[in-house]
Amino acid sequence: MVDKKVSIIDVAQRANVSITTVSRVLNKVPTVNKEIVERVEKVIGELKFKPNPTAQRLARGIENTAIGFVIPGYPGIFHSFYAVELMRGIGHGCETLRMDLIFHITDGTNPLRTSYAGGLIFADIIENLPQVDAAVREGVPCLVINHIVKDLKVSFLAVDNIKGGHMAGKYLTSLGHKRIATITGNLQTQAGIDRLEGFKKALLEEEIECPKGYIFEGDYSRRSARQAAEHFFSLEDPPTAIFAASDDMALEVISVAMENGIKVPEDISVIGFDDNPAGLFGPVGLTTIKQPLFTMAAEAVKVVHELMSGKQENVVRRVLDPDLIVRESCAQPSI
Amino acid sequence: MVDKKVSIIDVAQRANVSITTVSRVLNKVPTVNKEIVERVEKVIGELKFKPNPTAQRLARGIENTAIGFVIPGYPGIFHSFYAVELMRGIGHGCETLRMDLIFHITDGTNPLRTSYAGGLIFADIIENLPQVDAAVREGVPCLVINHIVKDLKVSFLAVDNIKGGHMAGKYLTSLGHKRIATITGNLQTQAGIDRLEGFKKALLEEEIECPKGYIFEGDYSRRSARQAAEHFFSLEDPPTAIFAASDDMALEVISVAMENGIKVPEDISVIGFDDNPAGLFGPVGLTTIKQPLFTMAAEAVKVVHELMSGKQENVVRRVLDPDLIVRESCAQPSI
DNA sequence: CTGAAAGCGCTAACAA
DNA sequence: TTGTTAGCGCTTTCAG
Repeated sequence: MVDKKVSIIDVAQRANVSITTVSRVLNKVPTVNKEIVERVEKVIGELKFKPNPTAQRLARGIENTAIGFVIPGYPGIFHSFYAVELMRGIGHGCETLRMDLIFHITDGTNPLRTSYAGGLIFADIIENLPQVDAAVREGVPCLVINHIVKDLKVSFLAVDNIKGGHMAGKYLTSLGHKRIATITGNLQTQAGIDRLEGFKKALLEEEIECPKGYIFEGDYSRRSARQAAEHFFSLEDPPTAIFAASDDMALEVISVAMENGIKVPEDISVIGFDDNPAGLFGPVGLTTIKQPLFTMAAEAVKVVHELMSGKQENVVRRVLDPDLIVRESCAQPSI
Repeated sequence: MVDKKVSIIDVAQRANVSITTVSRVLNKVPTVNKEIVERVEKVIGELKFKPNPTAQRLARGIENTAIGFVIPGYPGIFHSFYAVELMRGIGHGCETLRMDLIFHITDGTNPLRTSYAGGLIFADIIENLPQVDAAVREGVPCLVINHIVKDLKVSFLAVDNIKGGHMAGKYLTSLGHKRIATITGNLQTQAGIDRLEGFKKALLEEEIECPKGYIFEGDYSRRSARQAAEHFFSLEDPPTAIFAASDDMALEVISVAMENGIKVPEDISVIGFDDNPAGLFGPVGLTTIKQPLFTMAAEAVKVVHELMSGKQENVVRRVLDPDLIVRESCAQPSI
C-alpha cells in the first residue's frame, strides 16, 4: 500500500548508510562509491521514496521562486486574444527565469491564497482591487498589467489605451469619415473606458458628432459585436466606419457585414484593436491598433522577479505606446 | 533597503517575546494578551516580516498541494476553445480542492522541472510522451487528458473521439448526404486522428466514397479552415456537407460560405466538434459534437489529487462519450 | 497566558 | 569516501 511517510531516514537505515549519503546519491554527488549508489538507489526504488521538496527548499535556503498570475475569471476572458497573449508572455518569461508559474483564477472575492508565490502579477483588475491592495499591504511584490493604477502604490505595465483609441479615431477621420461608430470593450475594464475616451477625443478634435446610437457597449466578445453590427446596419443613417475595441469584435463585424452584402472596406471601414493574427487571414486584412501584449507580459515577469530579489525596490510604472497597423479594412468613405 | 533575512527570531527579539508567541500571533491563536499581540504586530510591520511559507509547510507537515498542468506550447493551442475549457476546468477543480495550480508550457524538450508539483496533468500529448514517461518512472502521480495511452501505465481521461467522428459522419449520411468532406484536426494529436478515423468508418458503413480531395488536413485553426473551405468550394464536384474537427473551423467554413453566397444549411451542411458556445451566436446555430471538456478537466484534478493522497492507487483510465447537438447548420442535401 | 525545546525532512559544512 | 552534527524557519507539545 501507500506509505506517505517514507523519509530519507528509512532509506538510510535500510541501505545501511547515513542519511547524508542518501542525500548525496539523491543529488548525484559524484564522490560516492558505485556500489553504495546502486544499493541506495535500489532501496529508493523499493520504498518508492520521493524526497520532500519542501524540506529540500528549506534546507537549501531557496527563496520563493514562484510567481502567481492572477486572472479575473469573468466569462469569456480566456477566449480573448488578450488573455492568451498575456499567458504566453508570462509563460515565456517564467521559463526564461526558471520561475514557477502559479495560476489564480479568481472572481475577486476570495482572499487569494498567496501560498507558494513570492510575487504576484495581476492581469488587469476589475473586481479585485481589494486583492491588489491586500497584497501590497502584505508586502508581496506585485504588478498590475494593463491598468494604470493611481490610487495605490503598486507597479504596473500598461498600454496607453487612450492614445490607442485616439489613433483609431484619428485614422478614421483622416480618411474622411464623418459617421463613425464604435463598439466599446467591457466598460468595467480600464482599457475599455480609455479606448472609448481616446476615440471620442479624436472625433471631438475634428468636430465630428458621435451620437448615442453610434456607441454600442460591447464586452470584447464576438457575440456582442454581432449585436452591435446588426444594430448599426439597421440604423437609418448607418455609420461609414466602425472602431471595434478588439480584433475579435472587428472580425465579427466584418462577418456580419458580408452576410448582409455590405462590402468592407468599400461600404464600411472597420478598425480593430490588438493586432490579433487572426486579422490577417480573413477575407480582408484587418487594420488595427497593435499593443505589445506578449512583450508586456514577459517584461512583467522580469520586473516582479527583480522586485522579489530586491534588485528593484521602487514601484515601476511604465506606459507603453500602441501602434497603428494599416491593412485593407479601412478606406475613404464612398459617399 | 531590503533585508531578505528578517525571520521570526528577529521579530521575537525586538518585541521581547519568544518566537512561540510570535508564531501564535501569526496564526491568530486567540489566547494571546492583546497588548502583546499589538506589540508583535507593530514589530512585524516595522520589520516587514513575512513568514517563510516553505518553513511553515515543513513544520506543519503539509503535503505537496500543487498540481502541475503541462500544456504543449504549439502555436495556436491557446487560441482554441479546447485548451481554454481545460484550463477553466482545471482551475475550477484546483479551487475546489484548494490546490495550487502550476503551469508548464512546454515544447516537450525540456526535462520538466516538477519542483513544487506533487502531481501532473498533461493536456494531451504530442511531442512530450517522454516527459510523461519520465514522470511515471519517477513515481509522480500523473494523468493525461484526451489521449488514450496504450503503451504506458498512466492514468487518462479521454473522450472517445472515434465515436465522436463516427457520430458526425453518421448524422450527415443519415440526412442523405453522399458528398461529404472533412477538415481534420491536427493529425499530430490523437484527437485529430481519431475523429478522422471515426468519420471515415461512418462513411464506409454506408458505402460512401470519400475521395482524397475531400479530406483536408487542418490544425483546428480558423486559418486552416478557411483554406480548406476555399479548396472545397472550388472543386468541380463540391461536397454538400462538411465535418470540421472543431467548432472554430466549422464557424470559419460558414463564414467563407456566406462570403461566397453559399447558404448554410441549404447549400451546404456543416457540423463541428466541441460545442463551443460561439456556435450559438453566428448567423446559424451550429450543429456539433459536444465533448465534456470542462468536466473532464475538473475530474482530472480530482483523480490526480486522489492519486497524490494515496486514496487511489491504481491508474484510472476512463473514456467518455461525446454527444450530438443538433442545431441548424445541417439539413438534407438539396440535390 | 507564555516560553523552552523538540522536531518537520533535508542539505551542507566539518570531521574522520 | 562516508558520517556527525548543525541548522533552514516555523509549528507544536508540554511545562510553567
